[in-house]
Amino acid sequence: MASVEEKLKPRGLFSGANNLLEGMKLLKEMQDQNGVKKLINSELWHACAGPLVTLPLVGSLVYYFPQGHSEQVAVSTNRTATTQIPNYPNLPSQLLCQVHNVTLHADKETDEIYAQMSLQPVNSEKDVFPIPDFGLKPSKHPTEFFCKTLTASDTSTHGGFSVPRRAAEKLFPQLDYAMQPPTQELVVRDLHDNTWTFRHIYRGQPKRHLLTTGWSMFVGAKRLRAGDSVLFIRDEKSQLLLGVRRVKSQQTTMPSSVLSADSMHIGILAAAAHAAANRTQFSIFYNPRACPSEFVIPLAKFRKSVYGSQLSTGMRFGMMFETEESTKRRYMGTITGTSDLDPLKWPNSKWRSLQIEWDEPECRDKQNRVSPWEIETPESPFIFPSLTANLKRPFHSTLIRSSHVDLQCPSVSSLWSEQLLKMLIKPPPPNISPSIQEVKDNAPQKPQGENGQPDFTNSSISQVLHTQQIDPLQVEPASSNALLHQYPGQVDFNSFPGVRKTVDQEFWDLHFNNAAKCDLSSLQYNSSQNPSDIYSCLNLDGSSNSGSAIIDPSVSSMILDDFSADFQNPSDYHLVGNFCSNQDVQSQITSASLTDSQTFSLQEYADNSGGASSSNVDFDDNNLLQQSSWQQIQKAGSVGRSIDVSSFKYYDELRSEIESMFGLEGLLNDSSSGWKLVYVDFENDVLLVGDDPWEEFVGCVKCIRILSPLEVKQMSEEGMQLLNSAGLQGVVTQDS
Amino acid sequence: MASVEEKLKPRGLFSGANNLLEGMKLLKEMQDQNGVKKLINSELWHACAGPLVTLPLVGSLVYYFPQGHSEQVAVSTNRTATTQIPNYPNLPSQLLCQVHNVTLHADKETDEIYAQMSLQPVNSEKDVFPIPDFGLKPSKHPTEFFCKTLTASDTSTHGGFSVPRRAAEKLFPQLDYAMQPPTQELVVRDLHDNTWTFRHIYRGQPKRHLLTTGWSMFVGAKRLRAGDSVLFIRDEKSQLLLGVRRVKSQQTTMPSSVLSADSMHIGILAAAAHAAANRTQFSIFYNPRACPSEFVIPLAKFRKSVYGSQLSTGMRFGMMFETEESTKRRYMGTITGTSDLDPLKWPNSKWRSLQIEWDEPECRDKQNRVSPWEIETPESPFIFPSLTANLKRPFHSTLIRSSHVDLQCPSVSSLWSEQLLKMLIKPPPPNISPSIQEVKDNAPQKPQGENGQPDFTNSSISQVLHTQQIDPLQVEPASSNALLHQYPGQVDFNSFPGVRKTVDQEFWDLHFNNAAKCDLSSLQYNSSQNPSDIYSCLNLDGSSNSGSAIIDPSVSSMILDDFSADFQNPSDYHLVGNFCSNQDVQSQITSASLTDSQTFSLQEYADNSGGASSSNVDFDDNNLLQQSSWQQIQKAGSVGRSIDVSSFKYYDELRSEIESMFGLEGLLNDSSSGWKLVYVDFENDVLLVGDDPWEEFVGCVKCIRILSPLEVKQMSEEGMQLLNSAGLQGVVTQDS
DNA sequence: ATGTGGGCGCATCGCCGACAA
DNA sequence: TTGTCGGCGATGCGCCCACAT
Repeated sequence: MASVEEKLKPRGLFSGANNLLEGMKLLKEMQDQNGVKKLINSELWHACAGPLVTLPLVGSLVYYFPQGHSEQVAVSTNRTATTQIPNYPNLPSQLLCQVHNVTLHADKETDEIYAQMSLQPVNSEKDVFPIPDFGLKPSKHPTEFFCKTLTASDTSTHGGFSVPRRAAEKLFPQLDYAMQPPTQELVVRDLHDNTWTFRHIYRGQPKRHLLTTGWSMFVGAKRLRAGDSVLFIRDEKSQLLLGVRRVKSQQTTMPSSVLSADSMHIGILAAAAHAAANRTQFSIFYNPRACPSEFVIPLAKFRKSVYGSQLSTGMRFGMMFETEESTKRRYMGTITGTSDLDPLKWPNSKWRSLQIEWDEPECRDKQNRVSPWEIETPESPFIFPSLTANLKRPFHSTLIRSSHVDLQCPSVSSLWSEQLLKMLIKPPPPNISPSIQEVKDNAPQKPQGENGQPDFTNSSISQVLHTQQIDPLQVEPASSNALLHQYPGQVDFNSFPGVRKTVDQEFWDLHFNNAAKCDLSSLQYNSSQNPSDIYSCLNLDGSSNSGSAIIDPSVSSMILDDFSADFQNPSDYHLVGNFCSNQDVQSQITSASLTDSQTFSLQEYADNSGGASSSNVDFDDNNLLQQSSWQQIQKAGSVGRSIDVSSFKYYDELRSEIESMFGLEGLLNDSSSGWKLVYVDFENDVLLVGDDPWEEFVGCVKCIRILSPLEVKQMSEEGMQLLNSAGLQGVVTQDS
Repeated sequence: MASVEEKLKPRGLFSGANNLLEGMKLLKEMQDQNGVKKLINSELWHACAGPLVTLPLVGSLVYYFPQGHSEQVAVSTNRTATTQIPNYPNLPSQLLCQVHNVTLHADKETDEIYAQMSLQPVNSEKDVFPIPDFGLKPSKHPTEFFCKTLTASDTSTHGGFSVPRRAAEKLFPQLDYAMQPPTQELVVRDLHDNTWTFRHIYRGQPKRHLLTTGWSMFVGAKRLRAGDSVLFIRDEKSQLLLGVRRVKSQQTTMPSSVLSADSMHIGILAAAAHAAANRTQFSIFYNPRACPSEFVIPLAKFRKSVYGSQLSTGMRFGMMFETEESTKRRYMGTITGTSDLDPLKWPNSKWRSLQIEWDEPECRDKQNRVSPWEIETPESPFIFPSLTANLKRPFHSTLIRSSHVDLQCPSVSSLWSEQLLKMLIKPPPPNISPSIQEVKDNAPQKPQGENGQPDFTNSSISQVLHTQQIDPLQVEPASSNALLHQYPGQVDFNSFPGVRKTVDQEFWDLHFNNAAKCDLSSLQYNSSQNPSDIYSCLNLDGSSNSGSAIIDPSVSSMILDDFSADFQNPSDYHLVGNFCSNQDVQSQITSASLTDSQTFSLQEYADNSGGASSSNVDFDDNNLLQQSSWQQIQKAGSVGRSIDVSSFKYYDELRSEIESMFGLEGLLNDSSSGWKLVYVDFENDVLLVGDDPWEEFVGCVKCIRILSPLEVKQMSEEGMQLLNSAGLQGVVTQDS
């Protein structure tokens, strides 16, 4: 794992410097600002930024939202944009850009973290410019850290700092408890690479960890008040680092005495408009903790949310927020409408296009409008990146993923969305579609309302399809059932406690308990064929979570989220539910031992998977969301893999690599073998690999799927033509 | 004296707020920012800003210079604008604006002062919009203040603050010296209206004034370091106030984490361009102590410098700078060229159009380009505003001002500028123009080179006109000589030491001593009729200053500059010189007692003037330069007065007021009396008061002059027609 | 497990005149 | 006239524990 920090490169801002003098000025400024190559520690920066913040990768494609940028300025200046702001008709509400530079910063006065990004508008994805220096690392959130909100005692001059026990034991070097009292000196560095030394002592009755000498000086220098937070992390080199977060009320940034708020709002729009017109870079600051919402959105994340699912009024959703303890928590709500936030200046903008209502009354302080990519819906859950970039993810493909012929890329909503359904105009051939009923029949019916609550374990998918006016009996792909039974032994939940927890119980519970809140009259699809249909939209993923467990709150949610990011295919969940629905799943899982989950090596299970062995290609779930040039490769019953298609010269080279990845040597480059490669492009069309000019293929491939001769044979019954036009097999619309 | 501070009005920024919610937000913000109507004390603000800073008045006309604004941003961000900045071809380099709002601010963290101005672009001077709320006061610099740079002892934790003796005696309440030791408690307020209490004690051996208890807390709270300055003032209500100035090196403002420097530069340009295109207000911040040069220039000041004098290569000039003790000092230099600072983006801009060279090598840190209005030249000296707004100025009109029929407003350069001369196309009637030679003949010739220096006392005006290729014999107005002798007794310099000092000796000395530096070959006008002409441009005001005195450096320059601001009419200087040229003026004046000059009440002399008595209308020499809606009224031989024309309903009301002002009851409203009122509009046309619609008159009147029947008779000989077309009487061009 | 407060030693703040400069 | 220093008191920082939650 290449541990390369964000590099400080000559800024795009100054690439146009027209003389040597300016260049030298720049050099001096950089030294002034950063000292001699004083780079900000990326892990520490991300620790300060919080678990929800992920920066785009250099070279990747993003959408830049001027409205969002303007919001950040509004928050920083306490001034919203006025009507004095001119229109920039040539500036779209979302500007496709390539990220040219990302630098991390921290305010020298307040330690407030922020990032500078250089963005270059591009015409299309094919317009991307290869960024030469690519050894950059994606956002890495620290594994070992703690964050404490300072008490009055912590900040008073009367004493030191009371260290939470777990934090001291997890982060600080082991104390020599033989000493009386046990004492050591801690040397800690802050964002500016200043070193602070604290006396760490374990004393008192009862015994406790304290920071004494040195602490008050730190509090004074950073001007900390009760309510501010201090966070410690241990980086890869086991060095202790610390950061500061101010209490929100103290973040009331004074109005800048440099520029009026209006001029600032105009400035960001004019700068973006000018850059868009000239295809030149422009530079922005992103202030994660001040900014209401991210306004630089990775292309894939945007696409997934906007094209990958159909958001409609009445739909339930979840959204992640940071807790006071710097962990994530999901809040639930209902979409109450879709409309332009600013119909005059930004018509048809996706920015905060969703009007929502939160379930909990204490959410009043939260925005009542969100953007599609901010939320999780039944159709595109778990879009948030994981805290744990370390964990490999291949294995659960083996366990759960897609055992039917799923031609969709996992990064796109894997529930068949209305959009895709509309594409299916042909009736299905009668000889395929072994129905979902088969699966149902294999699972013993769980009586409804064992604890007074209805059970949707088995009926959910069919109900979804009912809701969308589709015959559920026509839905389930042909091969799913067969493949399901192909690896039955691996779907043993008791042996995978970590996996079991990945299905988010909280999501499920909230979802369920708030079902009554759904405004039925606003449902877009209203084809109630039976009374239970009222839940079909509410608990769309109820079945998905039927294998979920109650989570031990003391267990870090990091790992859980890492897993959940891959639970994207509801049919997977269905299978899980299928296996477990005859038991009290929750109690069963809750009782499983979780103690070892944090050191649980997932990689070893991958080696048991159906063909592929471990490889030296690193996976990072950030790729999934942020990078358009890495493609997923799937094979039924095998570990999913990722590959950078653009690194190959031509099809044969690509095929050879895939062959070796999946142990299919000689099969893919031999057309007589019967194996086929198909791919999904950005328009969700399914195409045969090799048909298109290589460059075009590289530019539009989203994911690749390996089809065995058997799968090809099954598909051939409706022909590749249907595949091409529908993108899915065996899913049809009911004539409505 | 109406003591009304700058009022906080609903900001122009928000005048376009489109709903109630925004309005309430605004209200909250204002409270947040300013507390409950916590207005910043204007005197204190100006004390912090320094003696050179004068803010434009609400309602007045100014030129806004985007380049200058950009410079301020560059300084604040440490980033100059890059080539990425787009061009705004429709944004002129100087934008004529009306000032709609001026609010004073101070940074809550650093106490750094700044001002916000709302500017509205206007098409022409006639486009001005009467600002309703008009009880505003011009910039008032405090009379009683001192400023001390803090020493290491002052800021150490070891002791208190050593108060300079003069400061303590001048500002602080009188100590009871009977006490042992003399002690009192001082309660002082800062810019944010916080109160600080200090123990003021007079002790030690030798005795000295100290601030002890309370001081260290103040130093800590304001984070003062040695090198920073603290200033105390006593305001009108005898309350003590204090302010803070940071040492320049500490002013390195961090790069804003809100907006990139480029976006800021773009923002100011785009905001101004948009406002200019739509004639809407825009809002700017002006940071006097960070800003390299003012970029909002009163129209009159601009005109005076640009049209009122011909600046050319080789010309000597002076320019005011603030000293470390917060006083003014003039530095001398030579104009070395005229060119565009940025020929590509801002062609033909007056901003820093002058390339200059400073006399003193230690001026290297000073700009090597300046704008015309920043400098004093022989043709337009003393453009800087005074520190002493308290001093009344009427009397010197009596003493010195304009005893000929001068129809020019004093706010315009009173030396007949080339521009105006060009307007005079008709040859003069032979029966007027009693020549300047008459004046000369009345003055005994002073032999040249008494101390090795040439004497220009008498020849200066004629030489000026020679230089401009005009026959000096045709220049002097008819009535000047007669009026000169009307009040001979008042022109007694020995009885007016304060007056004598107003002509700046330093300027004169430096000017003279550096004459050899002048590049004669670059002189624009080269009509040398005799060898002494080489000095005619260099020492143009040599004669003007022939009545000048060597200034006691210990005397504050405030008063001097107040006076000097009115020495605008070279014929005045000429008269002065005329009276004194038969003596060694310098030695004579130097020997005059200056000790009482600071408490010298000028008002009492005004009561002796030839007709008008004192009035309750306040004069402020700032009006002279900055105000377009206050108008000067002049009458030959009387004290000049100011009046707000817009406060009257119609001509008769205005005439009545002027009558009572000048003791002319019944004469002006009676057309048969023979008295006339004429006025000069913003285009320097001279018109009869009453001809125009009242509103139009109010919108364009610049100054008013009362003509006696005698003067009217004299004028009638060439007719009002000539007056209208020329704007000056009896001044003609030689056919060139 | 950890926030707060009393006790108390001692470091530093802060008031004083004595010197210069 | 006023900046700095040695002197010395008294304030309050900061380390310790006992509680309480």
